[in-house]
Amino acid sequence: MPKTKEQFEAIRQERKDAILNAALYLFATRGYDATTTDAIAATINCSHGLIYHYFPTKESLIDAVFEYEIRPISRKIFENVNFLQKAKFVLIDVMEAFLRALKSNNDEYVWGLHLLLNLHVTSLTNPLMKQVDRKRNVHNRLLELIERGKEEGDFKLSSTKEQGAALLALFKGLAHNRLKVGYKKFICPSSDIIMSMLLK
Amino acid sequence: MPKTKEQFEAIRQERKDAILNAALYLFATRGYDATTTDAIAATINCSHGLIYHYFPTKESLIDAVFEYEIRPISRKIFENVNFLQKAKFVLIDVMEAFLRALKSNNDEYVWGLHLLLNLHVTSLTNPLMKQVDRKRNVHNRLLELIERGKEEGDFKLSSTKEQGAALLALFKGLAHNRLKVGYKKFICPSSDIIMSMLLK
Amino acid sequence: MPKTKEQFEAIRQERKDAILNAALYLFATRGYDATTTDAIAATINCSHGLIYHYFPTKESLIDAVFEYEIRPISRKIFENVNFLQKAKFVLIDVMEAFLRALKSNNDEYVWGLHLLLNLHVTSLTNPLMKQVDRKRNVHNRLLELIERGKEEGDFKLSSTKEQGAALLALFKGLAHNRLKVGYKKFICPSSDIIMSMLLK
Amino acid sequence: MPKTKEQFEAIRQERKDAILNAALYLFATRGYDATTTDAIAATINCSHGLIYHYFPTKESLIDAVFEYEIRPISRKIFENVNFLQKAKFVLIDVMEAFLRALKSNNDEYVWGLHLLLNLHVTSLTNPLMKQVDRKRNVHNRLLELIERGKEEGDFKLSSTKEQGAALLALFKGLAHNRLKVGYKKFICPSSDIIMSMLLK
DNA sequence: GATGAATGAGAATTCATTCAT
DNA sequence: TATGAATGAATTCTCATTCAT
Repeated sequence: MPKTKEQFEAIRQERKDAILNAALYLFATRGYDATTTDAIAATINCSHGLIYHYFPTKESLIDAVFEYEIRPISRKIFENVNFLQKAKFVLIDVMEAFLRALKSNNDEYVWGLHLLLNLHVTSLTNPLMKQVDRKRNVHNRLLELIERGKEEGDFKLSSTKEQGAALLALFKGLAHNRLKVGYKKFICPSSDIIMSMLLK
Repeated sequence: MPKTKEQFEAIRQERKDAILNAALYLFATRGYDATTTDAIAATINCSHGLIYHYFPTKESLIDAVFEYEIRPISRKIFENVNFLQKAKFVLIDVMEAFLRALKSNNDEYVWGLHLLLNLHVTSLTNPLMKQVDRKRNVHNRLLELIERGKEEGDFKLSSTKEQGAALLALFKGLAHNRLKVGYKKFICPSSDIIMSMLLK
Repeated sequence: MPKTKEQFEAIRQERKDAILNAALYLFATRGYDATTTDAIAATINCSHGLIYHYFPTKESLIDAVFEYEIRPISRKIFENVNFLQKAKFVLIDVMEAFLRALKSNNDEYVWGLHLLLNLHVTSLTNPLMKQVDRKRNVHNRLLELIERGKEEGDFKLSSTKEQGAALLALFKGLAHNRLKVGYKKFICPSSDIIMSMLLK
Repeated sequence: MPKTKEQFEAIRQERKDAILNAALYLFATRGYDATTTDAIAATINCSHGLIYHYFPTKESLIDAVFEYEIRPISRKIFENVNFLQKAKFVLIDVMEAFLRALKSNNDEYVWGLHLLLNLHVTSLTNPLMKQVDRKRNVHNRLLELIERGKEEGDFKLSSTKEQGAALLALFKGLAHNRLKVGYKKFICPSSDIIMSMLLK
């Protein structure tokens, strides 16, 4: 009984997803250089040959990780946030979505956030860098919100850029801590503490 | 008649320093795995053999980088700070020393700070990790200061641990940004912005 | 559809055998230190990478050579010998099996015997030494036979240990000569000459 | 007070001797390949540079070891032996000189004997091999003695070549054992046992 | 679609040798 | 005479990638 086209396609998708997931995990926890294709294969119990069946090179793997794992994650942070509220509340919502993700035991999420914010650390010179600029989106969105918050009279009038830089740096550092110390030991600052950098 | 012991020792010191400096730079900018001994050698125009003349292994190099480059740097941050002041002012002094270092074009400094705070990112599983706990010192010192600031009535009464975590995460992220974007493009938040996470 | 497990296993066995055989030859004729993995690879026309596909390190190779090449050879010497005869005849049988092996043009055999008896020469300090004590078996068996021969009244009553030492030293030296001068030039003493060290 | 020519020459000799002695020891115990010039230098507490001051290459060192250490040793074995006696007694004298040397705690002697008889094992392919033929002298002298012993009616009429081969193989094996197990554990067969291979 | 044998460029490390002083 | 810094060829080992089945 040969499989139908659909069945084949389903298998393909499942396998690709498994590979991407394993790659996300390993890249996030070990770094790109220290992750071997064999390690990825071992993680999902397949031959390393299979990886090359789906992805032409190791580099293309990290591209795909960004495209199919990390980008969706970063999108989710902004999903379900009501942007029609005052900027202050939008920012709180976004921040809490982010903190909630970090505090959760959903590691996949954390790996993605960490890679999103810190990949350039892992390998500052590599092709991976090209990906990193996607982070801009997050950055720019933050800046806009801060600007709006000022117009709305809620935020301090310090330099928007500096506030944005501080905020993003803080997120970055938190994602990193979460990854390093794990779900249980992670100490997560309340959004109050962080928001006080902005709020009057 | 050979060179005197002193002459040899001078040469040794100079060379070791040069190697350590190149290693600091490359480890900080490329990561440990992506840095080859050949690259280090090329940076200071010597053969890779010479590196092994002074350091038995690549791993021992990063140990030495911590010992002789990074530790002194982290010490300097706390040097010249008058710890007899109120905690609030101590913290401001420390923070500004740190921010000044980041804003300066003294890259060596920045590499060290970045490695100090972020090395574990590069490789979360590796032997290097053992070094990282030296950072604890910084962390603990921060916590003590925050505690004291509360007793002195200057700081908000939020969780000390959370405040400390936020502070350290922020520093980490900043060091990383500075390294990534370089001296000129680096946006450095004022200590005011950061301190507002703590001050009443 | 990939090859079947059996097919893969067959390939593996064949390759491993080829590698071990080449290693045996080269270790025996050149010594362990002077044998490069490249030389082994060249001998069987494969890449050095393949050797590491099958054996994790060069050292593990010599372990395997002992296990799969040399031990079987040393076993064969004692095989087909009727141990129920008088010790004198047992010893003659063993000795002649050994001498026959040396006189044969079966080099593989000779390499093994030489390594078995002389590997420690190659490197008196190295890990390889651990293997060598397997030779003890041969030694102890010889001692038992000599003892029995005395009880049976056939052997001189000199020190058993000295007789055994002489016998083993002689074997060792012969294996070495055979390896060095090759099949055609090898001068092999008759078992008569050797046995006269023992027989009344 | 500048040293006289003689004094300089004395220093030179002393140093060369020290180097050769250390080299003899290390080559004998570790093998040629596994012996580094640094190890030789460390053994006599000098810089490795000094070794190159006296000997142009490592290879020339082993040449010198043969010339100045090993050859004299092999000569001594035959010294003080009265060749005017019957061959049988000459052979006994030679053999006992040899066995005495092995049984003594004069390691230097043993290293030399071992290298003399076994160097080719250490490195069967190397330039060292050219040296080995010096052993021929010993071999030929043995053959002559055996021949004479037959003429004098003392020795069995087996093949002289085989008897010589057995004798030399035995010596070789013994020298090796002595080196391996050391002065205290060495089991040395009496000349009686060995001579019984030859004597009627 | 899936496997794993095979390759070889490249990385870490060793060590004989050179040379300025 | 003596030292040890410096070099680079050679060696062990890793790992991304190819390919026949």
